[in-house]
Amino acid sequence: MKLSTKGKYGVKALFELAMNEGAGPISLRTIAERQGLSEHYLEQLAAPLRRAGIITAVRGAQGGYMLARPASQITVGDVIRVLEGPVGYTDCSTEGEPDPECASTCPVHGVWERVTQEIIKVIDSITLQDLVEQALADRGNPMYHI
Amino acid sequence: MKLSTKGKYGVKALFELAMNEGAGPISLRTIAERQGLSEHYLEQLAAPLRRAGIITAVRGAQGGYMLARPASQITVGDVIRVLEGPVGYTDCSTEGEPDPECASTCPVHGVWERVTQEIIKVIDSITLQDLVEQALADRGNPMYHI
DNA sequence: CCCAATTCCGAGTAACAATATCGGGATCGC
DNA sequence: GCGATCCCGATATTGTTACTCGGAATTGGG
Repeated sequence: MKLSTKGKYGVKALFELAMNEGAGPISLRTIAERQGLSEHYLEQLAAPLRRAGIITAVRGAQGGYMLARPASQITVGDVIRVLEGPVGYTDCSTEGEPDPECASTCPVHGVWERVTQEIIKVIDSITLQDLVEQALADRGNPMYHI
Repeated sequence: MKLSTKGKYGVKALFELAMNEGAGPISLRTIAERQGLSEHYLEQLAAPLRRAGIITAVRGAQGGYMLARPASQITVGDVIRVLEGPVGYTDCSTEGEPDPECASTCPVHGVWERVTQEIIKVIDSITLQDLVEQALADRGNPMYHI
């Protein structure tokens, strides 16, 4: 029912890369420190993201990762799919992997499909660029509670 | 990220009760047979649903369960919340249990909140009555694929 | 009044996933 | 060459999932 840390950390990490777009590679150590995550764990997330062509790696000292394409062309959904697999509210209503029997016999299946579609709509509509712009706007316009 | 069997089976079971609304109690054995579920496992789902006042039990022979209120007044969301806990796409964006630190510091938090709201919108808008009507409509109007 | 059907209750469990941690090898700028 | 970094695979711990099992309490029908 809930997103695991893979998806959450992955998007946070890529947001960090998007914030530093064009400024050369950023090391996992830097990302881990800035976002408060485990460096070794981030390695596990970086590998599939690199293989999926979302980020590129620069090895060696002063190396790190960069976005493989502009932040405006990477959606939150792209990242989640790589790290969590196909999106779906249930495993019988997962995009690209429909369960034909469930779809034709289960009277509730339509509900799960509708929820899945709404989830997809949101995560596919938000790019890393959007997150950066929102963060910059918030930074200039902070909310002071109480 | 995905609904567990608890929520899925629970809604299927309650759909079965809704289909037989007003026809006296239905036993778990009957539900299990009709929906192809484990009877013992359904017991575990029935207990919290009863305690939450969604279904009522009739003990003894010829006993079973009935909806505690009309099917038109029970939403899919009601059932899911009882069986899976508060709704949320992440544990930091779960309804009624906001993570204040995450909400104010995480640049991605707004995305999770938006997804959570969309999920809630769908599951709270569909009642058991809707499912029954849809099932009856489908039954009179079956889709023949191929 | 007895019996079978049923709800009710709590424990146990096997398999799997989540969330890391660890060690070491490959690569590269300085 | 050296230290920073990516890269890869193994391991560990913990929690969750999806059940299973055994038996007690309750009640309508014969």
